[in-house]
Amino acid sequence: MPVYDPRALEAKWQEYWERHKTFSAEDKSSKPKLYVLDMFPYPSGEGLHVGHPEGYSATDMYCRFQRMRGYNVLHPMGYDAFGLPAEQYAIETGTHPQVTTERNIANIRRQIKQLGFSYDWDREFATTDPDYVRWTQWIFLLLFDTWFDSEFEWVDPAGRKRKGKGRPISELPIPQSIRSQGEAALRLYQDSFRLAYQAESPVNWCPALGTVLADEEVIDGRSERGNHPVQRIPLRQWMLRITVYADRLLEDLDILDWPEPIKEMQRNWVGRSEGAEVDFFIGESASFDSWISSRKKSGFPEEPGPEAIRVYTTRPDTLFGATYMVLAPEHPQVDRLTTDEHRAEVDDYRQRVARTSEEDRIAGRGEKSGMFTGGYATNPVNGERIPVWIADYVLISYGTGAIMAVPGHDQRDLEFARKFRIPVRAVVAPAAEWLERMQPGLNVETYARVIAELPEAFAGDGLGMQSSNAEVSLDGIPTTQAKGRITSWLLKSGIGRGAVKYKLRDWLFSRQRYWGEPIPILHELDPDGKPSGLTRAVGLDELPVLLPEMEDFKPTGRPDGPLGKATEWIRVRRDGRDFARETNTMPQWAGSCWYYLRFCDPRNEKEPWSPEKERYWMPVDLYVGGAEHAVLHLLYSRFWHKVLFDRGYVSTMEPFQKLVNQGMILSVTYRTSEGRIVPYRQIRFEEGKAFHAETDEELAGETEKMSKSRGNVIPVDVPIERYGSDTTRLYEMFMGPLESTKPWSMQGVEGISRFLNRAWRMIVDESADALQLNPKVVKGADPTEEQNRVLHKTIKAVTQDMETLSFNTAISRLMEFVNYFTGQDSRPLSCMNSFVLMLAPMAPHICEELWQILGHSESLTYESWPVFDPKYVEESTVELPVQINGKVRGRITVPANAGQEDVKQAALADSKVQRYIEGASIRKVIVVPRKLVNIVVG
RNA sequence: GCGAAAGUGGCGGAAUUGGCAGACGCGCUGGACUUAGGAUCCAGUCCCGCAAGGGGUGGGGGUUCAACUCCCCCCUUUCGCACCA
Repeated sequence: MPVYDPRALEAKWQEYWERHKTFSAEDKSSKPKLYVLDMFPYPSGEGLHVGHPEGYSATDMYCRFQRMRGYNVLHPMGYDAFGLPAEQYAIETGTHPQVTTERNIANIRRQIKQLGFSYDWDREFATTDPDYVRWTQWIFLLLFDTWFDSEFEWVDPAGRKRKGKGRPISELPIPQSIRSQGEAALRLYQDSFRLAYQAESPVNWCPALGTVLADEEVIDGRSERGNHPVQRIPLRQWMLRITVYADRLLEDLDILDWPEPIKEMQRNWVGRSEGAEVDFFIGESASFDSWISSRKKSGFPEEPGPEAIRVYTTRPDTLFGATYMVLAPEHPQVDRLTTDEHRAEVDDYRQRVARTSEEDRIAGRGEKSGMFTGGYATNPVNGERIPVWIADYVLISYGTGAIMAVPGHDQRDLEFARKFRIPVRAVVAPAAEWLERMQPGLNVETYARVIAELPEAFAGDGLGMQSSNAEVSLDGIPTTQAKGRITSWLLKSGIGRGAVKYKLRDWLFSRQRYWGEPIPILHELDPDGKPSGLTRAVGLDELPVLLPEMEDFKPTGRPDGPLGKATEWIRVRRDGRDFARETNTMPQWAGSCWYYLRFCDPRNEKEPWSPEKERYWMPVDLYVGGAEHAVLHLLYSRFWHKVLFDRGYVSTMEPFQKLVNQGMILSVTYRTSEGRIVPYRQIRFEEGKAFHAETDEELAGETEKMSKSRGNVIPVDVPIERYGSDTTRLYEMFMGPLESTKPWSMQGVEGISRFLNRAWRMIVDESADALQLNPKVVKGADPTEEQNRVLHKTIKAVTQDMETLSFNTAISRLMEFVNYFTGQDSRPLSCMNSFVLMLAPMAPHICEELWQILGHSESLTYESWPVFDPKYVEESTVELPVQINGKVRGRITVPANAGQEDVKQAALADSKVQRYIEGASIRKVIVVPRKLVNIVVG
């Protein structure tokens, strides 16, 4: 009985494809290229659940479709295999992360292969492969060898004029003053410009665990494991200077075919803002005038000097309303400003802030806290002395770490000023509606008097007021112009200038971990074994720097990470000097930052990739993955890509031309009436309801994100075992649009399985003993007109749907096709051929088998995609609804090419229509050709 | 709080430019075949109503001959960011 048997047939074809290397991509071809990439998986111990292959299914269908349309397709797969879980497992069990990783990869490879995806498996690699690590480290050294010349002007491949480019460090101009200080000074100077540089940055240090924790491992200032206290301590770390690429990252979003929300998230993440920097004098008030006049002569200096504090503001037009100033608690000038009588409380406050974690600080954000330093600054626009405070609502890492506070026009400043009874001044007049909304009857005159009592600060645009000195006045001037006017006055006076700031921070690239790529840097040691502060890159010929073999992955108790224990590995001697290896490793992002490039040329031993292959394959034409990577992975990759572009290693400005985010797949969590989670194994499904297998209690189901803790994870093996891979793949897509979040339903899978069985029976004779064509499939028979119409309409619709990744509707169309042809007693072979080709990208195994049964000997992978003939799609007559006042009242059948007047007459003549228009006067008749007729009566 | 996306039958969802709301599938109901059905086939299934008819795409308003679709206000859900001066 040749019934549809997915298990046997899927294994057969997977073996066939593997043996014939059916999907290997040609690096040279006369065909147009298409590079389709999935975000590669982290090989976790749990393996894949049904959510993972959603994107993979979509890209695979698209690739198979485009192969049939004549494209040379690159579709690779690999593993993002460094990362914390394997290391954590090693700490707990002593199993080397390498072992765990290999085991997990083997499992995930098995799962992926089971689904019959058309990857070019000859290009497979893991980021942990020494061969790959070598080139990841090579790129790090390229970053180390690059500085950003913000003045460099060039023309991009699109012909646009651009400013700012990464250049070799050897081309960095060295000021004579540095050169004269000798070799060490020169090297330190260069180091301060490199895209990879070292800096002190706070880490979450947990003394009890003796290790550094990631932000997500810290909860309420305590470790997630063990609930031990965590403190923020500064540590020397490697940083990547992504901020210098902020404008490039922003501007080039325009050329990308990405979902607008993702672009928007990236823009917000970069967070560009325009404003001004202003210096506030903090010296003796008697010398303010001389400071002002000296500034007038010198102009605005690069550094504010010890006599001033520099603030950044987006609202320089409100300078006259600054009634106090706030420094971040970590600001270097705090000590100098603090008077003796305030020192104790200020120090205490600073320590308290240092102890609170980032998360706690954000959590306690509602209530403002701060401390007066006792010091004063002078507002340069009006010579007013204003108190200087410190407060944790000012961040040291943004802007200049200091603000001028304008409580009249900034909500945060207003809250702070209220709490500490600092005066509030109105310097921007709001529109009348705003005033009315704040307090009925309020006008601009009274506004200035009651401003401190209003529920909100007015932060919008308005007209300047109470804002003038002897040289400049903003009174009556709209905000936008006022900003310009005051900024040019500040510049002329040497106390300020226009400035651009970003929320984006430099990328903290160090991890105090074992299971990551070692950072290939050597620290020079002086004769008594202490670091001299000078570094050098590991020679390119020495790459890769591999991890030392270790048996004990337990924390060292020191913040420098597990590699600190590998004392032999650390010590190296080069050119007669002693060096210590860097013991920090790279973050997991590193490997995934450039894997798409390695796929172009994965076995190259001499270079990361060959320039010809890069030029042939790049950019990635379609990149599919989860929206959880909307910001970081995609931003980091783009950054690396731009550096590689600037240094001439890649030919495109952007790596991923088109991006699609697949939606999350949800699952149903079942709970008892007491809210206890019931795992799937203990549930009996009956009549569409769920019952506890033991207690028979009916369970309430709720659609939620799949997670281990909810016990609702559906491993991908479950549907594959029960229904086969084709059904699983098809259902992944049939659930709904690729981009939307949608719930997995085992019953829904059943429906797809039925469809494939019907398709099988449409072509195969199940009652025969041998595998043979259904007798209703007729060779050489010409399709009837109706059959042709159904076939060609299906081809047209499915083709369109495949192009736009609308697989859910493509599947619906094919279902309709099967429903129709199952009812046909003569099924022309040609129609069946076309059907199998159309279904093949989505359900390749069953289609290869059907293709064979239909009499073909080769794989259908490279068969031509069916083309529809417009003459069959056109119908000779059309049925039009006739509406009376917008309601459908009748139907008429007219020739498809009937003229408007004929259609109108036919509609008016229709007997049902007549009933409604009898006695009424016809105001208007609207005929929409091939759509409908609407008769307006009144 | 800010930003974005989305609200359509019992459920997943479909619907070029505004033009027959509910394709396709699940579930459900009835029937056929059958020792049996969780196989298969046939019919039905937005709501109210026996019917004629009426109502209906989160709610309210508007534009239009015509609104799921466009405009305004509101509600709900999801996601992202979160003291960024």
